[in-house]
Amino acid sequence: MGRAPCCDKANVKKGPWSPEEDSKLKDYIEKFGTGGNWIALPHKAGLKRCGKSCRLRWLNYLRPNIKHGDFTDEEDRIICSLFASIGSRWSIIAAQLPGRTDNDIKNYWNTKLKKKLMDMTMTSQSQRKPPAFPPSHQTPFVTLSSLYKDCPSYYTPTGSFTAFEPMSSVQPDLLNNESPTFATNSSFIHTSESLMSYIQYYPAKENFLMFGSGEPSCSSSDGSSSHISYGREIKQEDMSNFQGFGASNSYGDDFKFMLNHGTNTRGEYVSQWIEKPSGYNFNKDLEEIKRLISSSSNNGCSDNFIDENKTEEKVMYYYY
DNA sequence: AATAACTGCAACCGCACACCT
DNA sequence: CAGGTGTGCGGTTGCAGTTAT
Repeated sequence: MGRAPCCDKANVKKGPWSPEEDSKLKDYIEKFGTGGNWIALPHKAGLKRCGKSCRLRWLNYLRPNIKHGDFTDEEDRIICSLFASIGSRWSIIAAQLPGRTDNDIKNYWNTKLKKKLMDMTMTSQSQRKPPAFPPSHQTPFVTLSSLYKDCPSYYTPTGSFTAFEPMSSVQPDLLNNESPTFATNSSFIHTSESLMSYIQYYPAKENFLMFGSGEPSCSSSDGSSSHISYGREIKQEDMSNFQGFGASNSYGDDFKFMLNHGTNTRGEYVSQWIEKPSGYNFNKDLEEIKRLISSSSNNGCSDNFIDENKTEEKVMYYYY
């Protein structure tokens, strides 16, 4: 049985708000507040609207200090940085941009910023030089601590999951895709200068486990990552064909891999994220990952794209 | 000038979670 | 503890305005 609707759909008005409705809602909230009950509010305010609709109208349009209009470069940068690190958590991103609403940012991202980054990607791709791997130092645009400060209910100093989850929303669903669109869906991630560096390096500063050689490494910005432990390490022989790094949440049930394909024939650095679905069994599916990597470098978009001789693919993986 | 295609944005929908009883 | 309800969120839709043909 589905849940009851929040209001009587037949008796509520839908569609654009009239100036009269705006003024009724604004006046009521300024006088009496929301009363902590949006469902009852429209009736009290004399509006034939759903409570959710009133809430949305207030939060996105009527409440004081809402900023409309063009986004600044600084705002662009913050949005990109946060999107790269936490994904489409628009409300959290909005919390970092005073006066902007989550809806505003979401629309801006979907209609303009994403496109802008794509364009940047296309133009910069040919000029790109392969970065050192693993990276040594990289300063993030926004610190996780600021997120923790402003979003305590979502981020805690001991909860490491959030830094990784974001990537799922910007990655192709490779594990369920027979023919991953390697050069389209994910290209902006690994070729956009800012996003690339951010995704690739920033998490490593917090709870990201970076791999590539020798001992497992783990760092956090303040050295307080006591909750991180090393569990099941992939056998070295299993990793002989991969290079890259991965991350999981604190519960070990969500995993990301960055595959470092090396460079292609044009000397362009190529890498990609793939995601471990929940319930993933590493041992069983290691072959599947290899297959996907292989197929991703052989799909339509990558004809002559990857120089097989220069490509060294490894995934190193730690579970915690 | 007409209209098709595109773009931007406000609003809606449904889901998940928190809280209450 | 379970079920009901309200809230918040992200994804999607629909429409108005703009641009291209």
